[in-house]
Amino acid sequence: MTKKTQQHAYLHTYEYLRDKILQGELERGTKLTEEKLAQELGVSRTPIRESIRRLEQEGLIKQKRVVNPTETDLRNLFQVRILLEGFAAKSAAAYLGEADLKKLEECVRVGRTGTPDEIMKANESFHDIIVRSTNNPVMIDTIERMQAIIYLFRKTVVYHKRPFLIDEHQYIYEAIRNRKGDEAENLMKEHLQADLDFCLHFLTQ
Amino acid sequence: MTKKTQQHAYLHTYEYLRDKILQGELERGTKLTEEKLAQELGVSRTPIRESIRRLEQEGLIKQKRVVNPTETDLRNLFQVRILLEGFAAKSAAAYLGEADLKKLEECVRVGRTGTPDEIMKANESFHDIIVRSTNNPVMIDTIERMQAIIYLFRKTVVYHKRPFLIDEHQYIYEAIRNRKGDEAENLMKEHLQADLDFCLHFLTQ
DNA sequence: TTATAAATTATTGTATACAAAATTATAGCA
DNA sequence: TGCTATAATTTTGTATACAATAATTTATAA
Repeated sequence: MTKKTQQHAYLHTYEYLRDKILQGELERGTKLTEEKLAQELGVSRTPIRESIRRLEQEGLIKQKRVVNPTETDLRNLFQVRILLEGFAAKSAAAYLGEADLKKLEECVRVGRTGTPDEIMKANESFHDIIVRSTNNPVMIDTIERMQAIIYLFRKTVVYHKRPFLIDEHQYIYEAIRNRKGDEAENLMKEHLQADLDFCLHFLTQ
Repeated sequence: MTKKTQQHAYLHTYEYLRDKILQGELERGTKLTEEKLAQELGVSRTPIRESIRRLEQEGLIKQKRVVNPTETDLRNLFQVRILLEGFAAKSAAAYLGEADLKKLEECVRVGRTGTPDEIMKANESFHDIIVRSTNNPVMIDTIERMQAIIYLFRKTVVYHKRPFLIDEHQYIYEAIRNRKGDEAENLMKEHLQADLDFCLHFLTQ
């Protein structure tokens, strides 16, 4: 029963580690050693190595340590993110179908009325729907990869609810719904800039 | 003498494979098997696996095969590339110092007068200098990663010299030199769009 | 002949052992 | 005490063996 798949253990260990990092259970800066993780997860070093290499490529591990982004790192990430998600918002205004528009609206609604957990998921969905509207896997992958690092700060940001966040989502939604591409792009850029400033506030304290 | 470092063999094998792929010696679509490569390079499978995983992350290998980008893949790559390098050009117009401006000028000069090999290097440098002017490692990495795949087409593109390529470089250089950010950005975008169209022409033939 | 099933082979994923490096601790000395 | 140098330990990188899966071939029946 408890015997897991055995084969493809690296997938299991990868997800386990990734989760632990993103949930903040593995604190930023923690040093990871293959042998310990292998024992902890009841596998050999081989799949652990593979998982670590992946997480390194993803930027969540740097030099055997859980990444600990500096202020500059965050600024750099957001500079790219703002560029790409800004484009995505314009794209959404041009191409998003009624079904997705409804979903966006629902995300805004839940963002106002849901439980903290629901709010978090809804807000992630909001961005996800817009990003996917580009229908461009390169764009989507690039953004998702950056998100992983940004999400290291998720807990702090969610805990200290950022003001106006949902209002901004609402305005972006309306611009997209009304097919105002440039407006959607600008609103998205301002929105992400505000997110960055909020993140930085907690990083430097 | 011939005995290589032994340790860190994966670095050696990674570079070897990457080179072979980018030089077109390993044709697109070729299936790679760990054992064969290991024997060919005189190492065990371990470092080979590591190299392959890296190349997979980089997008040069997909499902054990040398990647074979479709027209859509190329369009998607360039959509992101145009966005980022357009930004980089604007950034260059704002921040590039005299030393780098001189280097850009030199790239244009060599692009007109050099040997094919020199021309290729100069044209790569031209973009590289501009991208690095952002001083943003996230941006630089993202672009470089995409370049790797685009460079699969390097040979064809260089062989059939694309007309006006150097002229376009010249105009971009002048806009940057004159600190015309928006003009530099637009010229760069048009330039890359022309590159894409040229690539597509040879892909679909 | 064509399609399906069985068997053979090839290839990958994991575990383990050992060697090289890097890290840490210890000892000796100014 | 503070410093360097050496020894002990930890950790990583590589090689190899084996098991599980995937791919291919062969054999058999319709």
